[in-house]
Amino acid sequence: MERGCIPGTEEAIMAEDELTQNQRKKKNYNKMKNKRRFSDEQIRLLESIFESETKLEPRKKLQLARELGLQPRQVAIWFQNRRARWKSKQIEQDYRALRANYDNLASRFESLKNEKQALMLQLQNLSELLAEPHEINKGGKGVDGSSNGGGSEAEAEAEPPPKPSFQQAAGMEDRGFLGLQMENDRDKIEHAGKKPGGDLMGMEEYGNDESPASPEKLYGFDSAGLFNSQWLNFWT
DNA sequence: CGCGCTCTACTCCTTACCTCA
DNA sequence: TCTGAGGTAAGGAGTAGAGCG
Repeated sequence: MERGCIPGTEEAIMAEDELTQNQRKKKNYNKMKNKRRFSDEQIRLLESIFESETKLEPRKKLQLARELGLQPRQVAIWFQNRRARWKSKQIEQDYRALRANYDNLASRFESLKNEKQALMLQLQNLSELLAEPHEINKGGKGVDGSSNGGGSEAEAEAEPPPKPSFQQAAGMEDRGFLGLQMENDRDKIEHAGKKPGGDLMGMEEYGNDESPASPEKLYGFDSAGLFNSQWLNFWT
Protein backbone atom coordinates (compact mmCIF):
# COMPACT_ATOMS: atom_id res chain seq x y z
CA MET A 1 0.00 0.00 0.00
CA GLU A 2 1.38 3.37 -0.97
CA ARG A 3 -0.29 5.44 1.68
CA GLY A 4 2.89 7.36 2.19
CA CYS A 5 2.11 9.30 -0.97
CA ILE A 6 -1.52 10.20 -0.76
CA PRO A 7 -2.82 11.75 -4.00
CA GLY A 8 -4.50 15.10 -3.66
CA THR A 9 -2.48 16.19 -0.64
CA GLU A 10 0.50 18.45 -0.30
CA GLU A 11 2.52 15.87 -2.15
CA ALA A 12 0.42 16.61 -5.18
CA ILE A 13 1.58 20.16 -4.92
CA MET A 14 5.09 18.87 -5.07
CA ALA A 15 4.22 17.20 -8.38
CA GLU A 16 4.96 13.79 -7.00
CA ASP A 17 1.74 12.49 -8.44
CA GLU A 18 3.41 12.50 -11.83
CA LEU A 19 5.69 9.71 -10.72
CA THR A 20 4.87 6.11 -11.39
CA GLN A 21 4.55 3.79 -8.46
CA ASN A 22 7.94 2.26 -9.18
CA GLN A 23 9.54 5.67 -9.42
CA ARG A 24 8.02 6.59 -6.09
CA LYS A 25 9.27 3.39 -4.51
CA LYS A 26 12.74 4.11 -5.83
CA LYS A 27 12.53 7.66 -4.58
CA ASN A 28 11.41 6.49 -1.15
CA TYR A 29 14.26 4.04 -1.06
CA ASN A 30 16.73 6.77 -1.94
CA LYS A 31 15.14 9.03 0.66
CA MET A 32 15.66 6.34 3.27
CA LYS A 33 19.22 5.89 2.14
CA ASN A 34 19.81 9.61 2.41
CA LYS A 35 17.95 10.01 5.66
CA ARG A 36 19.35 12.93 7.56
CA ARG A 37 18.35 14.32 10.89
CA PHE A 38 16.77 17.72 10.83
CA SER A 39 19.03 20.60 11.69
CA ASP A 40 19.10 22.08 15.17
CA GLU A 41 17.39 25.17 13.87
CA GLN A 42 14.62 23.11 12.28
CA ILE A 43 14.14 21.12 15.48
CA ARG A 44 14.13 24.26 17.56
CA LEU A 45 11.33 25.82 15.53
CA LEU A 46 9.36 22.57 15.36
CA GLU A 47 9.66 22.14 19.13
CA SER A 48 8.60 25.69 19.86
CA ILE A 49 5.48 25.23 17.76
CA PHE A 50 4.76 21.84 19.25
CA GLU A 51 4.79 23.45 22.68
CA SER A 52 1.85 25.64 21.78
CA GLU A 53 -0.03 23.18 19.55
CA THR A 54 0.52 19.46 19.27
CA LYS A 55 -1.53 19.23 16.08
CA LEU A 56 -1.04 21.39 13.05
CA GLU A 57 -3.68 22.89 10.82
CA PRO A 58 -3.02 22.09 7.15
CA ARG A 59 -2.40 25.74 6.32
CA LYS A 60 0.06 26.13 9.13
CA LYS A 61 1.77 22.92 8.16
CA LEU A 62 2.35 24.20 4.63
CA GLN A 63 3.63 27.50 5.96
CA LEU A 64 5.95 25.80 8.43
CA ALA A 65 7.23 23.43 5.75
CA ARG A 66 8.09 26.39 3.54
CA GLU A 67 9.84 28.14 6.41
CA LEU A 68 11.89 25.07 7.23
CA GLY A 69 12.58 24.01 3.68
CA LEU A 70 10.94 20.65 4.29
CA GLN A 71 8.16 18.68 2.61
CA PRO A 72 4.80 19.23 4.32
CA ARG A 73 4.67 15.49 4.82
CA GLN A 74 7.97 15.64 6.69
CA VAL A 75 6.48 18.22 9.02
CA ALA A 76 3.38 16.08 9.50
CA ILE A 77 5.47 13.02 10.25
CA TRP A 78 7.67 14.95 12.65
CA PHE A 79 4.55 16.02 14.56
CA GLN A 80 3.21 12.47 14.57
CA ASN A 81 6.47 11.10 15.94
CA ARG A 82 6.72 13.94 18.42
CA ARG A 83 3.22 13.20 19.72
CA ALA A 84 4.18 9.54 20.10
CA ARG A 85 7.31 10.49 22.06
CA TRP A 86 5.32 12.88 24.21
CA LYS A 87 2.74 10.21 24.89
CA SER A 88 5.28 7.61 25.96
CA LYS A 89 6.95 10.15 28.25
CA GLN A 90 3.54 10.96 29.67
CA ILE A 91 2.86 7.29 30.31
CA GLU A 92 6.18 7.04 32.13
CA GLN A 93 5.31 10.07 34.27
CA ASP A 94 1.86 8.72 35.04
CA TYR A 95 3.37 5.41 36.04
CA ARG A 96 5.75 7.13 38.44
CA ALA A 97 2.90 9.14 39.94
CA LEU A 98 0.75 6.05 40.40
CA ARG A 99 3.66 4.18 41.89
CA ALA A 100 4.28 6.97 44.41
CA ASN A 101 0.61 7.00 45.33
CA TYR A 102 0.57 3.28 45.75
CA ASP A 103 3.65 3.35 47.98
CA ASN A 104 2.08 6.09 50.03
CA LEU A 105 -1.14 4.14 50.52
CA ALA A 106 0.73 0.95 51.26
CA SER A 107 2.74 2.54 54.06
CA ARG A 108 -0.40 4.21 55.41
CA PHE A 109 -2.12 0.87 55.38
CA GLU A 110 0.75 -0.69 57.30
CA SER A 111 0.60 1.96 60.01
CA LEU A 112 -3.18 1.61 60.28
CA LYS A 113 -2.76 -2.12 60.62
CA ASN A 114 -0.31 -1.62 63.46
CA GLU A 115 -2.61 0.88 65.09
CA LYS A 116 -5.44 -1.58 64.87
CA GLN A 117 -3.27 -4.28 66.39
CA ALA A 118 -2.50 -2.02 69.35
CA LEU A 119 -6.17 -1.17 69.84
CA MET A 120 -7.16 -4.81 69.71
CA LEU A 121 -4.59 -5.55 72.39
CA GLN A 122 -5.97 -2.73 74.49
CA LEU A 123 -9.51 -4.04 74.09
CA GLN A 124 -8.41 -7.50 75.08
CA ASN A 125 -6.79 -6.22 78.28
CA LEU A 126 -9.85 -4.22 79.18
CA SER A 127 -12.23 -7.10 78.59
CA GLU A 128 -10.09 -9.26 80.84
CA LEU A 129 -10.37 -6.62 83.55
CA LEU A 130 -14.12 -6.47 83.12
CA ALA A 131 -14.38 -10.24 83.39
CA GLU A 132 -13.61 -9.92 87.13
CA PRO A 133 -16.17 -7.33 88.30
CA HIS A 134 -16.55 -8.48 91.95
CA GLU A 135 -12.96 -8.01 92.87
CA ILE A 136 -13.06 -4.51 91.44
CA ASN A 137 -16.30 -3.68 93.32
CA LYS A 138 -15.00 -5.13 96.53
CA GLY A 139 -11.97 -2.91 96.33
CA GLY A 140 -14.29 0.05 95.77
CA LYS A 141 -12.35 1.08 92.65
CA GLY A 142 -13.49 1.63 89.11
CA VAL A 143 -11.84 0.44 86.02
CA ASP A 144 -9.54 3.43 86.03
CA GLY A 145 -8.68 2.83 89.67
CA SER A 146 -10.75 5.73 91.00
CA SER A 147 -13.41 5.31 93.64
CA ASN A 148 -16.91 4.73 92.31
CA GLY A 149 -18.10 7.40 94.75
CA GLY A 150 -21.35 7.28 96.73
CA GLY A 151 -23.83 4.45 96.83
CA SER A 152 -24.22 2.09 99.73
CA GLU A 153 -23.29 -1.56 99.72
CA ALA A 154 -26.97 -2.34 99.71
CA GLU A 155 -27.39 -0.44 96.50
CA ALA A 156 -24.50 -2.31 95.00
CA GLU A 157 -26.02 -5.64 95.92
CA ALA A 158 -29.54 -4.80 94.90
CA GLU A 159 -28.91 -4.59 91.14
CA PRO A 160 -25.62 -4.70 89.38
CA PRO A 161 -25.07 -1.67 87.20
CA PRO A 162 -25.33 -2.20 83.43
CA LYS A 163 -22.07 -3.51 81.99
CA PRO A 164 -20.29 -0.75 80.17
CA SER A 165 -19.42 -1.33 76.57
CA PHE A 166 -15.78 -1.97 75.70
CA GLN A 167 -15.51 1.44 74.18
CA GLN A 168 -16.97 3.14 77.22
CA ALA A 169 -14.65 1.18 79.45
CA ALA A 170 -11.76 2.32 77.38
CA GLY A 171 -12.86 5.91 77.74
CA MET A 172 -14.41 6.22 74.30
CA GLU A 173 -17.96 7.16 73.46
CA ASP A 174 -19.65 4.39 71.55
CA ARG A 175 -18.79 5.66 68.12
CA GLY A 176 -17.16 8.89 69.02
CA PHE A 177 -13.54 8.00 69.59
CA LEU A 178 -12.95 5.42 66.94
CA GLY A 179 -15.32 7.11 64.61
CA LEU A 180 -13.50 10.41 64.82
CA GLN A 181 -10.17 8.70 64.67
CA MET A 182 -11.15 6.93 61.52
CA GLU A 183 -12.66 10.01 59.98
CA ASN A 184 -9.34 11.74 60.54
CA ASP A 185 -7.49 8.81 59.08
CA ARG A 186 -9.78 8.83 56.12
CA ASP A 187 -9.06 12.49 55.53
CA LYS A 188 -5.37 11.83 55.73
CA ILE A 189 -5.64 9.01 53.26
CA GLU A 190 -7.66 11.09 50.87
CA HIS A 191 -5.21 13.94 51.08
CA ALA A 192 -2.24 11.65 50.75
CA GLY A 193 -3.72 10.33 47.53
CA LYS A 194 -4.00 13.77 46.01
CA LYS A 195 -1.31 15.62 44.22
CA PRO A 196 -1.53 19.39 44.07
CA GLY A 197 -2.68 20.32 40.64
CA GLY A 198 -3.41 16.70 39.85
CA ASP A 199 -1.83 14.67 37.10
CA LEU A 200 -3.20 13.31 33.89
CA MET A 201 -4.29 10.04 35.35
CA GLY A 202 -6.36 12.00 37.86
CA MET A 203 -5.55 10.33 41.14
CA GLU A 204 -7.97 12.72 42.80
CA GLU A 205 -10.78 10.71 41.34
CA TYR A 206 -9.95 7.95 43.80
CA GLY A 207 -11.10 10.28 46.55
CA ASN A 208 -14.52 10.30 44.97
CA ASP A 209 -17.01 8.19 46.89
CA GLU A 210 -18.49 6.99 43.63
CA SER A 211 -15.15 5.57 42.63
CA PRO A 212 -14.60 1.84 42.83
CA ALA A 213 -11.44 2.65 44.74
CA SER A 214 -13.05 4.98 47.26
CA PRO A 215 -11.60 4.71 50.76
CA GLU A 216 -14.76 3.08 52.07
CA LYS A 217 -14.47 0.32 49.53
CA LEU A 218 -10.73 0.18 49.77
CA TYR A 219 -10.70 -0.13 53.53
CA GLY A 220 -13.84 -2.14 53.93
CA PHE A 221 -15.90 0.15 56.14
CA ASP A 222 -18.78 2.45 55.42
CA SER A 223 -18.97 5.98 56.73
CA ALA A 224 -22.48 5.39 58.17
CA GLY A 225 -21.28 2.80 60.63
CA LEU A 226 -17.66 3.46 61.24
CA PHE A 227 -17.31 1.24 64.25
CA ASN A 228 -18.52 -2.13 63.22
CA SER A 229 -17.30 -5.66 62.98
CA GLN A 230 -16.22 -5.05 59.42
CA TRP A 231 -13.62 -2.60 60.65
CA LEU A 232 -12.55 -4.79 63.55
CA ASN A 233 -12.14 -7.79 61.34
CA PHE A 234 -10.62 -5.92 58.48
CA TRP A 235 -7.72 -7.83 56.98
CA THR A 236 -6.68 -9.74 60.06
C1' DC B 1 -32.63 9.76 6.11
C1' DG B 2 -29.66 5.87 5.59
C1' DC B 3 -26.06 3.64 2.97
C1' DG B 4 -21.86 2.81 0.62
C1' DC B 5 -17.85 4.80 -1.30
C1' DT B 6 -13.75 7.82 -1.40
C1' DC B 7 -10.52 10.84 0.57
C1' DT B 8 -7.78 12.52 4.23
C1' DA B 9 -5.44 12.49 8.43
C1' DC B 10 -4.69 10.21 12.34
C1' DT B 11 -2.62 6.30 15.61
C1' DC B 12 0.13 2.46 16.25
C1' DC B 13 3.72 -0.51 15.05
C1' DT B 14 7.74 -1.36 12.48
C1' DT B 15 11.82 -0.54 9.67
C1' DA B 16 16.09 1.42 8.49
C1' DC B 17 19.48 4.65 9.21
C1' DC B 18 22.47 7.49 12.21
C1' DT B 19 25.07 8.55 16.31
C1' DC B 20 27.63 7.62 20.18
C1' DA B 21 29.72 5.24 24.00
C1' DT C 1 37.61 -0.35 13.70
C1' DC C 2 33.75 -2.89 15.36
C1' DT C 3 29.51 -3.26 17.84
C1' DG C 4 25.29 -2.77 20.29
C1' DA C 5 21.88 0.44 22.13
C1' DG C 6 19.10 4.29 21.65
C1' DG C 7 17.09 8.04 18.90
C1' DT C 8 14.49 9.28 15.01
C1' DA C 9 12.60 9.89 10.09
C1' DA C 10 9.69 7.47 7.48
C1' DG C 11 6.76 3.32 5.72
C1' DG C 12 2.65 0.60 6.16
C1' DA C 13 -1.74 -1.16 8.15
C1' DG C 14 -5.84 -0.04 10.26
C1' DT C 15 -9.37 3.32 11.34
C1' DA C 16 -12.39 7.46 12.16
C1' DG C 17 -14.70 11.27 10.25
C1' DA C 18 -16.26 14.25 6.56
C1' DG C 19 -18.15 14.84 2.01
C1' DC C 20 -20.71 13.17 -1.81
C1' DG C 21 -23.79 10.59 -4.96
